[in-house]
Amino acid sequence: MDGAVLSREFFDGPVEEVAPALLGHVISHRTPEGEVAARLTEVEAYAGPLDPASHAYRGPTPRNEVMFGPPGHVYVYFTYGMHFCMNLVCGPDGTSMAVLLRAGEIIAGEDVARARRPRSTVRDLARGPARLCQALGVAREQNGLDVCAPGGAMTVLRGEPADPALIRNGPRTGVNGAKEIPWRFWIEGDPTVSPYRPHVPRQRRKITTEG
DNA sequence: CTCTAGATCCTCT
DNA sequence: GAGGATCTAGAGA
Repeated sequence: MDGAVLSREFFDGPVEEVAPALLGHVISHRTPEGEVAARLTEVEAYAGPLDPASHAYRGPTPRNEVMFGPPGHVYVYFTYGMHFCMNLVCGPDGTSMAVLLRAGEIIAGEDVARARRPRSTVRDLARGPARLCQALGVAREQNGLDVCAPGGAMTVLRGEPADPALIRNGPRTGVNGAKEIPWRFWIEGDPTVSPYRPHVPRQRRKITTEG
């Protein structure tokens, strides 16, 4: 990596075009523990108000307000009571499109990432959206960070763009609505792409005590 | 590899 | 109150 940061214009476009274009580029996060960088191998696009699967579908809330701001910022959210996931906001200020970063290959700071995920194999360090956040040390405090500022704590660096012939797309993972929108993009054959798991609503541990 | 289940709390209705 | 853009461990094949 030579430290070239992707421009804000890169993110200021239709999310379904920005998402596959991100494959092969590098997300990097610097903390006091060190810097960790991951080459993106799998992403998902979310289209805002038109997309029932998007957090922005029902309009702005305190949680999703970053999605409605300018492109090139990070939207971090907390889910399942214990995990964080990160998105890169796309499209003009006022729209609410974003790309969920689902998986990557750790290419720098592997020692720091392994310290954060001691039970993980190297392959699994960032193989999944919550794993990626954990490996990079991303949590609530990083919500809203600008990734287009050279020298910033979190940046997206220009890498080797994925070979277009190897880019695949299919249904998004873990979502209930809009399954027909095939906006999960990944690099075919890359071992760090996460396994596809269809969504199954969790059963709440027994509701009725019957009587 | 597959399947099952538990963890755990924030957010919006 | 219900359920979630998930992960891990354990059992079985």
